[in-house]
Amino acid sequence: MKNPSAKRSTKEPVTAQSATVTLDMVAREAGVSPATVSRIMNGTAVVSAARKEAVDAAIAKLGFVPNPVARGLAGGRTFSIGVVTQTLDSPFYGSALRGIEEKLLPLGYSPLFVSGQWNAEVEAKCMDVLRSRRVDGIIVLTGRLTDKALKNYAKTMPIVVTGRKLSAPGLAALYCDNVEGARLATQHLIGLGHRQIAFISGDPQHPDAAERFQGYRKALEEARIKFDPALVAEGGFYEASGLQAVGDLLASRKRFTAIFAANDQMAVGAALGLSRHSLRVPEDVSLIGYDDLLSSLYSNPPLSSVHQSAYELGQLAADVLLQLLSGEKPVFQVPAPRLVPRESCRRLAV
Amino acid sequence: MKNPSAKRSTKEPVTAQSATVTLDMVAREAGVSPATVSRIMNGTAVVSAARKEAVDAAIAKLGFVPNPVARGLAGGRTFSIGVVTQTLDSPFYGSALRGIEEKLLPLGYSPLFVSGQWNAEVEAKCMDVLRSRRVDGIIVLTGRLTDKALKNYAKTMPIVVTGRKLSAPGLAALYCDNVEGARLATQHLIGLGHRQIAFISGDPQHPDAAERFQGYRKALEEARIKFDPALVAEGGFYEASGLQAVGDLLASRKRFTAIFAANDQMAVGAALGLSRHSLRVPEDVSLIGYDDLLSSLYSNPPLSSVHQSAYELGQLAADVLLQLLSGEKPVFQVPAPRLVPRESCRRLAV
DNA sequence: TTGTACGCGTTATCAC
DNA sequence: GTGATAACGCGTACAA
Repeated sequence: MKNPSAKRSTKEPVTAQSATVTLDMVAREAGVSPATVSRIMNGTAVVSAARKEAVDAAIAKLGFVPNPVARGLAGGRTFSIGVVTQTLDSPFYGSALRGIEEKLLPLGYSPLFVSGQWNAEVEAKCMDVLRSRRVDGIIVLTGRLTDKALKNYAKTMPIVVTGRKLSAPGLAALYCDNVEGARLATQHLIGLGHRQIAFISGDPQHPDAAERFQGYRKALEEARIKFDPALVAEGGFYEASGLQAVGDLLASRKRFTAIFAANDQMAVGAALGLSRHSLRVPEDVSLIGYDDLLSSLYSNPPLSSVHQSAYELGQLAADVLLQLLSGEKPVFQVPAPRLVPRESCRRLAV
Repeated sequence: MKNPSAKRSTKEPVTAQSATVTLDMVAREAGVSPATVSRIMNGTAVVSAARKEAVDAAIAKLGFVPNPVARGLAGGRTFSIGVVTQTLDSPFYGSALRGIEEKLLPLGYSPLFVSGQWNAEVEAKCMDVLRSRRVDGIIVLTGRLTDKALKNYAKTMPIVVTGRKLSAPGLAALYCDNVEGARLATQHLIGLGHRQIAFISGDPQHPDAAERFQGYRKALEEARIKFDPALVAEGGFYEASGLQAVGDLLASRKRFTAIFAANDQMAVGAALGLSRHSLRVPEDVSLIGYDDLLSSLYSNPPLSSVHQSAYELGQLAADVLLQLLSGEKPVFQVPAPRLVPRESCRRLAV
């Protein structure tokens, strides 16, 4: 009886609104119709100030939180956004997920993360799950789906995809310029006097891999350095493959003074491989990666890399999807890749 | 006309069931009532073989996929599981998320990941979001919520929490023995002849940090080595803090021959710090971490660590929650931490 | 065994 | 402006 307005709370647990309070209850409490409550919650129509006040009070008092599930059924939108990533434990995509979550949550949207495992079939299943969950839109981080499939999905709901050049109604593609990034990295090595530059490629199935290879060749060409196929080793974007690739390179007895690995994870593997052969970075071999993972800053020596912020990319993707959702024609600009020179590269001694 | 049974597919897009197919439609197609279809989908009751066949055929033909949203509203369960992690881009928790997803997806459950940012308030909000989304249960990865709060939540729905000792109805706690793990690490160094062993602690707010510190002291005690507070530096579980801590340690001019960092990320930072001071690992200083991140295998030199598989932990958490959901009393066993000696530690020269 | 009818919590479409 | 009323897609008592 301490507080007359709180008589309902007597038997309720410490944390309020534990028993589900519905929109109907709010309506009754405020003495209006459910429709009016809904209108106020969504700003769908103008309501008299008096009623609005009463409803707001009732909402506060009861601690009403609308049920997204029911909202989904009734309104056709679930306020949830599907996000197809490839693995949940990737240092690169992890940041993207964080960026996405940060943008979405404050706006009442929940991201629904699923991972495609770099496998087109699994990815297709992911899309199905998301569709069955009635997400309002989907963000696809790169992935292996065909452009055509993606366009098809876009007919049903807004889609944002990263790492591609693509355009279709209801579809926005956030292309990251891998060619340019790789060119930058290679050019950096060339600028330091290197001429024999090995390249550890990524998984050949991966679109990024091909582009980064292109960038490598482009830089060589610009510097009039003849491309030598013996200097490229195939990797798979993971640490182990970088280690392996260095082994292959060394075994071929082809001379090189620098290595450009198509991502940081492989570069780290490569660094270990070099050290296994008593080769020091950067004294004996300069090394540069791609992605600028947080951990690269702390590798030994700190790894030079190409920065393409996954975090910002994630934020941007979320933003663009939100624009798409609100029916706007999305305008956006993917930040350009940026060279981050650190201690793993050094000028070639003459 | 190639396939007579596919005549409907003429005007449909390549990927079937793009237009939403409802249970009602299946019922009509099969010439039965919606209830019967529902019964067959859920195995709720026995139905005649004839009808079952007809319904199965209709389902296949139409490509019917039940709508989880509607299911949630009607049946009270959403087949989605909330997962509270701390950050989406943590190498350690990332593996746990992967383990959870792998267990849940095949059973028709979708994990709903939200991140608490190591902040009790944010985490509480996460719980609210999950509750409002009507998840069937929640997995909390460590986190900062009080045990009491957790028990309270458990009254509403099944909860599995990792990294705690705790017991309550509807609540299962997967405790990881950090004390033992840290003891193992320290003991390993002692066994190699080290007596001056520095300790880089984790974020003091973090429960794991305190326990690992305990384990460190316990091992010293067992070996009758006097604990020296001057040998412990405070870190924060991130690379940067490891770097910083080594600086502090070195600045104190206190002699030490080995370092135990309370996690691998700090150990990597520490390694860089040592190298900045021209100290080699393991020739001058032995170094061991905790968590056994995948990347630790490829750090230079490969980092000794304590293995506590986040991946398995995630799988286990999902399993246990599933048990809870099915009303069973969960039985489980958290795998014990395991020492993983690698090249970053060496026997102290006499 | 099978079908009917209602409820889940909300939004949208009407009339008023 | 505001309030009934009908969906939304499915589960489930209840009746048959």
